[in-house]
Amino acid sequence: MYNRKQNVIKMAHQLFIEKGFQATSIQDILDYSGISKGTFYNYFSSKSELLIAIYKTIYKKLEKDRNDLLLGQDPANIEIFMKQLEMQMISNRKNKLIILYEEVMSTNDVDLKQYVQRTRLGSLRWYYGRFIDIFGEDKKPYLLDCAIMFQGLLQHNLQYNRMANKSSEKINQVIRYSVGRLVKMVNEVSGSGEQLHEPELLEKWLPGCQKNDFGFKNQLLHHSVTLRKAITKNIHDEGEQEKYIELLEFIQDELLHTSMPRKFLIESTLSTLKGSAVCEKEHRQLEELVDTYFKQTEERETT
Amino acid sequence: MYNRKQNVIKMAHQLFIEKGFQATSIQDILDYSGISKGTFYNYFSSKSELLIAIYKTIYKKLEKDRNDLLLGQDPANIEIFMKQLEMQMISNRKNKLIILYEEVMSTNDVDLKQYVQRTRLGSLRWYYGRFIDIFGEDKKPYLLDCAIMFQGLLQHNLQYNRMANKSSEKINQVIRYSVGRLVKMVNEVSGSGEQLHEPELLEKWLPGCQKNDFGFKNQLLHHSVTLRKAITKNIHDEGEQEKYIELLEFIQDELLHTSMPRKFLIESTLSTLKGSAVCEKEHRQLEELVDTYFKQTEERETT
DNA sequence: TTCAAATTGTACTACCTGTATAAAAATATA
DNA sequence: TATATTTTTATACAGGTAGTACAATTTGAA
Repeated sequence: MYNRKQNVIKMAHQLFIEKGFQATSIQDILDYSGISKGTFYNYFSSKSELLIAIYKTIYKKLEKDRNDLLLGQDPANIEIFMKQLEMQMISNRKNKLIILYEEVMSTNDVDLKQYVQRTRLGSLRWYYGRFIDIFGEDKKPYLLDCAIMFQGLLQHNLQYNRMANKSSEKINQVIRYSVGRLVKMVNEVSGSGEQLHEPELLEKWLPGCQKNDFGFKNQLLHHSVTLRKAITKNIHDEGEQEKYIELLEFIQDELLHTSMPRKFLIESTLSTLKGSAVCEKEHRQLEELVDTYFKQTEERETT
Repeated sequence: MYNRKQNVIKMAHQLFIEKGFQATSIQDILDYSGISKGTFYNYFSSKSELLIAIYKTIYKKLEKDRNDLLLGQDPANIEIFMKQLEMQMISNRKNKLIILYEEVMSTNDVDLKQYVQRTRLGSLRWYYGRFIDIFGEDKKPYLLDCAIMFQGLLQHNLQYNRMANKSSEKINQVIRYSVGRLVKMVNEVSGSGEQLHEPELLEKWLPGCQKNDFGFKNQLLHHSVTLRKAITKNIHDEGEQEKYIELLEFIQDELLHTSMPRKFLIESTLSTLKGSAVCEKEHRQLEELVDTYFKQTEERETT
């Protein structure tokens, strides 16, 4: 049962926030969520996999919220960027993500480590993309460096600010200060022409091809949101509705969060989705987007 | 036997570097260093305490090397600062300190966590002190902020640089680039007068009073080095020599690495040390330094 | 009602940390 | 050298964890 599993994820997350990942034993989770050991191992192959499931649910929401803030706004507007940052930092704090990250790096679990590493790189890529929006294409060669430094700078500022004002943190203030430094830094390095890392490295680290192309991601999210709205509006059978939305989410996930999206699966899912017969225009656009995506990927692979 | 214990520390460090802290069981350490369980628990009360012992030996060497680089040099010379950084980064890499740090944050061991936290703050304080040397007293209000940001910025630059050039890292280049950013940042924030954190926070976080005063630390180290030289030169009995050096090291350690140095202990040790009857001038200076230290501490405590 | 799938309880293996203790070995002392 | 003291060892033990196996039970859908 899907809800049951979801409930375990929720309960475990609570425990992890309270006691930490390592300190929470599987037995604790069993007691707290009221399931048996057998069921647990039916859901997850290990505690690590459960943690990944928690991460995924948090990130799904975070990415959605983050993109909602951008919806209909000028991507070059740095105030929007700061709002996005604040939203993410509050989410991180609430879910104690940073602490859970650090904990994870200790485990032996290779998959888990890799997952966290990819998430960090994903965050870096997001900064890089947004910096292009904000500072312009011509600054591109310096923007990976700036993303790297900004990530570190902001993290430290937040961490020590938290230590300084335990009760009343001023996340907003810290973000504004950090972004202030960032702006100067971008101007400075682009002015003097100093570069430490090639932005091409990002594609090497995160071989997701077009995923690095912000246009693709934005388009995908846009179509996805529109289709979802159409589905919830036009399909009244609840079961059907849920089914289509799940299909949509699967496509989105496969394209954005898999290193090698499976073409045949996506195409098959798309044709099933077509059966819903809603919002044909957006549907066609989505198909076209997927098409060009795979065309470009194939080109890339043969070179 | 001291050597035996030291050997265990060495062997365990090797294992931790190879397999990680968590992944190394106590049994592994016993097998690898050829001692029995009883002996292990005679030396250390837990694996965590062993790790702290490892940290301490590494840091003792690191601090010494770091101060040797400064010996007889102009503290305002930024090239020296970069040399110190490079030395530390190479040591960190060699000993895999960063990774071991991250691992530690996961354990339940409160003492261990606290120790690592204090070490990080110690590093921050060191940056702060050096920045005062380099950029001048008048920039003081902005230098804690800059230390915080520099710590994060440098760490991230190094981390991603390592990822980019797995085989041939360019630590020197990364440091030069990062310090370049730092210099501009200091000028910028001091020019615009933006401040995020009060430097006084450092004393709140690391209640070591004068330890934050670089003058004190430098003087102490200076006297210590001079006295040590005099002892090795003038005392020929090896046992005596070792005894006096141990006393000296105890005083240094108590003053620099304890949150509440014990006055009576230090004074007693000093008077024993006096018995060596070497280098009376430096001896008197050391006594005076300790005296003013405790006078200031008491003043501070009564306000 | 029937049947398959999910869930439970229980027992089990294998590993871990840390404690206890008597015997053996090394070291110091007389 | 002989004796006393400390250190080390081997071993067994208690109490905890992750994960497996499997028969018995419950659940949910046809």
